[in-house]
Amino acid sequence: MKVSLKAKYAIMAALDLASNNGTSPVQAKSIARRQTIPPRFLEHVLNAMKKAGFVESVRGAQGGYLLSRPLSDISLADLVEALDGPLSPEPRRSMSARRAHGQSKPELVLANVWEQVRQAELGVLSAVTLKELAERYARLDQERTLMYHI
Amino acid sequence: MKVSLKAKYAIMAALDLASNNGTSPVQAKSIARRQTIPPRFLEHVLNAMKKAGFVESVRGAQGGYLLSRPLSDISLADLVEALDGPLSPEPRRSMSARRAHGQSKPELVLANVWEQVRQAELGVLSAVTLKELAERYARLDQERTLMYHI
DNA sequence: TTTATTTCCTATCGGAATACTAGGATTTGA
DNA sequence: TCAAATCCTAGTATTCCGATAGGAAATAAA
Repeated sequence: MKVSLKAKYAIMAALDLASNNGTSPVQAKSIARRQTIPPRFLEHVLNAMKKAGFVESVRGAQGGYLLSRPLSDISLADLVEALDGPLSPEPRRSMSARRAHGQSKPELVLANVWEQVRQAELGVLSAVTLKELAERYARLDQERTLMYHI
Repeated sequence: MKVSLKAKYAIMAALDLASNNGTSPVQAKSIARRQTIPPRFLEHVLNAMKKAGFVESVRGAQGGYLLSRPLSDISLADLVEALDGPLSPEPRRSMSARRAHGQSKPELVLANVWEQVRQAELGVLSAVTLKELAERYARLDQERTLMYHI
C-alpha cells in the first residue's frame, strides 16, 4: 500500500512526543536524535503535522513541539492520510493529460474495485490508534526485559 | 494502494482477449486500438503477462495472443502481483542502506500493521476474478443500452 | 539589547520508479 | 520472398521521494 517514510517518521515523532511530553515543548533535534531521523527532514514532517493539526509549535529558544490531542484520538489512518494524501483516491494524475483513460468503460468497473481496496485499507488503519501502538510497543519492551532477567 | 497503469493495461488486455477470442490469436495492435493503450507499451505488458503464464503467444504473421487459462481462474490479485510485484511486501529497500530503520523497535510494531493492511488488500483483490469483472462490465453495458431504449 | 536557539519558508538535488518510445532481430504464414 | 507479427534491448521523459541547504523570523536567556 505504499506508506511513505514521511508518514512513518510522523508516527514515530508522535510517539516520541507522547513519551517525552510533560508540558514543555520537545525540540525537533532531540526527537531526530532519539528516533534516528534526518533532522532537517524531520522539520518538514513536523511542519506538515502542525498544518494538519496534530501538533502545536513554540518558536524561539527553548521552543519545540507539543501534541495537540491525546494519543487515543489519533488513528494511523489520520496520520497517513494527512502526510501521504488521501489513500489512493485515484492514480496521481497529471502525467501528459492521461488520454482517454479518464473514464472509459473498463476503468469505470475497476474504479469500483479500487474503492473497495481503499475501504479495506482504511478499515485496518483507522482501527489502530497511536495509544494502542504505544501500548503494543511497551508490551514488546517489557517482554524483552523479562527475557533478559530469566 | 498504488496499482500501476501497467497492471491496469494488463487487466484490460485480458478482458479484451476474452471477448475477442474465438480460437484465433489476437494482435497486440488491435487490442491497443480498442483499449486505447500505447501500442509499443502494450507489447511489454503482454510480454510480462506471457512470462507470468496468463497468455500464450503466436509469432509471425497472423500471430497474436491467447488467454492460457479461463477467466474464472484469474484473480485481480494474480494479475496485479505478477505485474507490479508482491503487494507492498516491505518498503522497497536499498535507499542509502536504510540506517537503523531496518528493524528498530517502532518499526517492529508497525510491521504488524502493514501486514494487516496487506492482507486486507489481498482479500479484496483475490476475491475478484476476471470473469466477474467481465460480467459486471456486461451488466453495465446492458443497463446503458436499456436506458437508451426507454 | 544582544545572542543563541529554535521554528519557518523556499529552493534544490539525486536516485529510483513509471510510462513510454525506438530500433532492429526473429519467426512465420501467405 | 515478403509482409506481419512477436521478441529483445536500449534509451528517454516525467514524476515522486527522501534529503539537504540557506537564511528569515521569533523568542528566551544572558
